Amino acid sequence: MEEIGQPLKKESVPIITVDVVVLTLDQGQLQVLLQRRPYAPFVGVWALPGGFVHMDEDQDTLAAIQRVLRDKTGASGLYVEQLATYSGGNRDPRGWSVSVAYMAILPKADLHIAQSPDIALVDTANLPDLAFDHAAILKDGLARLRGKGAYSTLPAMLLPKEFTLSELQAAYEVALGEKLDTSVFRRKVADFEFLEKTGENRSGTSKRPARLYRLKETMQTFERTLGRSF
Amino acid sequence: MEEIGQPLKKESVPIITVDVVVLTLDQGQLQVLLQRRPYAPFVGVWALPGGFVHMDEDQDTLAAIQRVLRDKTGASGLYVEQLATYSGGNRDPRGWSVSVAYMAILPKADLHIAQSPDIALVDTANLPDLAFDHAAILKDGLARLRGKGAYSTLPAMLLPKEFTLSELQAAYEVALGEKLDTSVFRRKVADFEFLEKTGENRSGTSKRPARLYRLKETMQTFERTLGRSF
DNA sequence: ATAATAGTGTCTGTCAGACAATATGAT
DNA sequence: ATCATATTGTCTGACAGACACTATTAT
Repeated sequence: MEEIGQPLKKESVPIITVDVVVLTLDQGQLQVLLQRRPYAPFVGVWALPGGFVHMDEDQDTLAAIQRVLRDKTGASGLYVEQLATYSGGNRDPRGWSVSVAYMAILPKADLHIAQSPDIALVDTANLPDLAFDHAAILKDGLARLRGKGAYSTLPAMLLPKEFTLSELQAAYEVALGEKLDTSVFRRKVADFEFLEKTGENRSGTSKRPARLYRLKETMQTFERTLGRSF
Repeated sequence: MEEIGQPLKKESVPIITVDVVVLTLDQGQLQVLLQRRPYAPFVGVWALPGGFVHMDEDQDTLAAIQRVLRDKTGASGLYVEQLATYSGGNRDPRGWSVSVAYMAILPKADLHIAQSPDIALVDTANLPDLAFDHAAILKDGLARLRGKGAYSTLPAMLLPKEFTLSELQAAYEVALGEKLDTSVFRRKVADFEFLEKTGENRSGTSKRPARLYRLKETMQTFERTLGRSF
């Protein structure tokens, strides 16, 4: 606030972007949506989806990230939460920048991505180098899923609206990075009362058909953990 | 300071600020540092301490908030953590704005605030109306202290470097907003092994002198809770 | 019959909360 | 003697984890 009225130097106009860690489940693996940067800086390098905030169009940064998601994946109405904000003069060669990072968790079927070698779902266990500080942002996103996932329905957002208990347990195991005991898991699921039966069964598969469930509410947190306690 | 970026259109230059929820303990009450706004907008209204990011001077928003804290309270090297980012076209009448909000937790003795009717520690139980969306930011800060305080040493940051177990329990009770059983609290404190005796006693007071303790590390989280479990 | 799914039961250990009891030590 | 501080112990209930066991049902 000291430099009132001074002419603007290049550094005095901040770059404001939003970036998003899009997580989903495919083939039993936790995957993240990445795209190759089409422009400098870091042209051709993998990066999190993101973009500039359009101040004339976006009501706030949440609206901006929803626009980005709509444009890049065709998906809207997704579960999105803010992660953190990354800033400074060194993270983007173009100048002083601020990136408000979000995390989106969704079933793979909701993702309609262009058939292109420049956008892809990548296994989080086998990540390429990422542009800017996106590796740190992604790490924070995975930590959030792991931490909050233990006492919330966040991992269930990785699944389609209807799912079996086995699929739900697998989603928690992948999100939390640990195997769970089936009987303990099911006892807790029953106790916490966050599911309702659809009445349908999963047909076509092999032996006994699994009942289908859906979440009563989109996101819910618990006072105890669905994962391993400690 | 309204007319930053003369040659550009008002809407095309975002306002980037940092704001901080400074919490401390006084007279057994949780207090927050507020200041009356000296300029428009919201002139004269209480607000969280904050300021513009100086891109030529601040390495990032954390550095910016540390500068603000140094300028307004004389304190440095404090425990500070990022809360969340608040943005949009409607929160500041001057235009589209982004505020990266932080929380600082410190002992009252570390605060050296100017003797002035325009800056004060205010009891969080009895808050005035606040400028912008600062009421929401403060609410989020208090929620963070309450939530994270249960399984971390965050409430201990409200105290001077050396403190008694009774003072520590009182800090947790204020931070978490609930009474705790002394024997349970002390058993957990012993189990978690995050304190060390200074060897000194609190002298001068009334009856039996209390032993003084200090934290082994500045901030530490636990796998179980020091507060009430659920 | 098979095998994936679903659900029950039991045992053990850990922890939390409540509360009683006692010791300590300056004033 | 008082009284805040400090410490130990006991009891109960809740829950977690491990694992055995039974039931269901399409193929």
